Amino acid sequence: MKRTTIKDVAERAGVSTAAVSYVLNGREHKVSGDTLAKIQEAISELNYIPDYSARSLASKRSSLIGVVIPQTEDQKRLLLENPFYSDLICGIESELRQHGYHMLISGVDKGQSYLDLTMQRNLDGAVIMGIYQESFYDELKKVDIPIVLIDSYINDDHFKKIRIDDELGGYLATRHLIENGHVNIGLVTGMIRKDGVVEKRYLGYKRALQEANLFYDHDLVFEGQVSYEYGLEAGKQIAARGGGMTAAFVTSDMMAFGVINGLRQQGLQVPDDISVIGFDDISLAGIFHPNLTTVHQDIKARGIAAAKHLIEVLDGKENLDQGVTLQPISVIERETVRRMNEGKGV
Amino acid sequence: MKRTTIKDVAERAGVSTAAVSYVLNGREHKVSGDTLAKIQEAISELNYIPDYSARSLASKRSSLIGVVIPQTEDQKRLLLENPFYSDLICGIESELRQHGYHMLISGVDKGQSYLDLTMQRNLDGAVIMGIYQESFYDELKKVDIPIVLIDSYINDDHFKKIRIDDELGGYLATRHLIENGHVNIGLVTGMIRKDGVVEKRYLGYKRALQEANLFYDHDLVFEGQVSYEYGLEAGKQIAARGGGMTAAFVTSDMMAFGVINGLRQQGLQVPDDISVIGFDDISLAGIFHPNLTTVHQDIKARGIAAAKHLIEVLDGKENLDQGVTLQPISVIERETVRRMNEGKGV
DNA sequence: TTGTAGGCGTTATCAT
DNA sequence: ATGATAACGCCTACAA
Repeated sequence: MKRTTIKDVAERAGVSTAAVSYVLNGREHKVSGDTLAKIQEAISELNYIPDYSARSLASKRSSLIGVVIPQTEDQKRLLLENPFYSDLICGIESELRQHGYHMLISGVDKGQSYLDLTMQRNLDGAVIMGIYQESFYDELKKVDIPIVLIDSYINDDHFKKIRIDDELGGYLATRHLIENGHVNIGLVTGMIRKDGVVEKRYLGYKRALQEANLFYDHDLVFEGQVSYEYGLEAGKQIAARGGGMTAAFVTSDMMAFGVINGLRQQGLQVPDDISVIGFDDISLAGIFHPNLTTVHQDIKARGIAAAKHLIEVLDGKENLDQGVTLQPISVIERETVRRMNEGKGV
Repeated sequence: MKRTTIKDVAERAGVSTAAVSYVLNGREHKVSGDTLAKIQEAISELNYIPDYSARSLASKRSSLIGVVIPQTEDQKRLLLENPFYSDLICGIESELRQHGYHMLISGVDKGQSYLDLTMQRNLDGAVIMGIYQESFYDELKKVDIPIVLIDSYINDDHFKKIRIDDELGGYLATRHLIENGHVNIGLVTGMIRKDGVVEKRYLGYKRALQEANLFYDHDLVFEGQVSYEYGLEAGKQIAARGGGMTAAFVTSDMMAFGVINGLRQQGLQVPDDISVIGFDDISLAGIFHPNLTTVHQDIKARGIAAAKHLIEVLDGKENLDQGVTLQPISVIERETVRRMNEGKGV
């Protein structure tokens, strides 16, 4: 069957397409109450559904927001298996849909620019998660749409950044360990890259140690992939090494699960033998056994904040704040950190 | 700056827009090698990026695939926090992107039809997860695009169904328990609705019991929401009730985690006091402690299969198989089922 | 093989 | 307040 168009509606209502277009786009005030009524009636009678492709072509607005998610190493799949990202997506989608926007999720292949997709689909805005090469951001700047960066320390006012104070997080986590009487504190972390989230957490770790006059021992830092698998590996290594390490700050919850399981595979229990504190507070943290003590951040709120920002800019309400929004964090005490300063030696 | 259009490319190459359009759409054979070369050169020199909105308007094809994900009870957020769905999405996206399609993820509000979005965006196809009212599917049939239903027992050749044999899964799970010497076997499950996934698993459970001449005791079935929270609740209830139940078949891994933790909160250990077998084999099953014995299905493969089917239909390769594709399942033995028939009473 | 031109459904400008 | 009508960028008969 043929599609019902704005023209059909106009005819049925006995008005021009322009009038219909007005009421469709919330400019009812440009139309008399009489015609408004007729148009609305025609719309519902004909069950008219606008064609966004045509709208986008004519207006350059698509009501589409692009969301970029990091990929697995092999560039094949989205890192959506990491609950961190799915939580973020949840927040974004819910906010967008309530405001009439849709969400186009994709990964972006290495070395490729996101410009293509942006142009192809006339994206109205984008949320970028993960960290990319500088050239990627340069490309992004060529297109004139609002963009929110999640977890990025890029210093560029072209983008809005929404993140947490990762250095503080690392500091709080480590201090929590210290306050519980730990002295030999290890670090399990992803690759420490300049200006990356991981580096900040690492710096926080060092600051806490320093503040407590503890020696920073490079042998206690395990640097690898941000994944459950590497955590497992690190856990085994820690167990194998033996020695005095009594606690570890692990820079992501998924890794922390790996560490705990790795230790367990080697016969060490958390927190009895070694304490562990994670980072992110993904929903599993309270499900995993033992419940993971970790640095909490409200992930879904990040997603919502990102979407809200885009919507505000697109609605013309906000055009200024292209700075950084920091979201609050805090240590959540659960079951994986043992208090050392009350008897019962290791 | 002004957008580079197909016209610009045509001028630059000294040919007509039709020729350019041909090579853009893989009909190079309609063009001489000479012009082809000129066109390709012009495209890359001008850095031409086609406008999908215009393309969609003119051709009625959008290269967009809609993916519908169930929502939370309050209709506010996607059920993406359930790893089952994020895994599925991973599979779908990876396959789609490799074939030049993009993915539009959304939930669909209760009572609302998906027709709107389909029309608005000129979707080329859709993947529907979850179970909806019949009217929802009726709506869907009005639009003439290929649609894949995940986990649906709808009997309608208008749709392609990709799922597993849930009845068999329930049977295998329960039989596994029986083979390990369990006799009083409980069931923790979502709401048992006619023709739903959950009902099939429930029927498999009953069949296994019957086959083993075991009594089906309705008091041993705990029916609630498919969620970690309800699992927790059920676990507590099971512990509180005491009695002879030595094992439970839980119809989803996330629920199983809840059951295990609920039992634990009441001082019961899995599998020492009670055995548990789950369903789905989400990636967490091997991370959770104790590692969850469960019915394995390759979730990512489902997503890929769904996407593959759509692509094939859209490419005109396949137009026939609108039946059901069943994917293999099997019991994965891990640590949550105890063998009863070798000493050591409960 | 190549080019012309009408049309896709909407927006928005410009008269009326 | 309302109505023609020219874009928007692309596809695709149809003609050459």
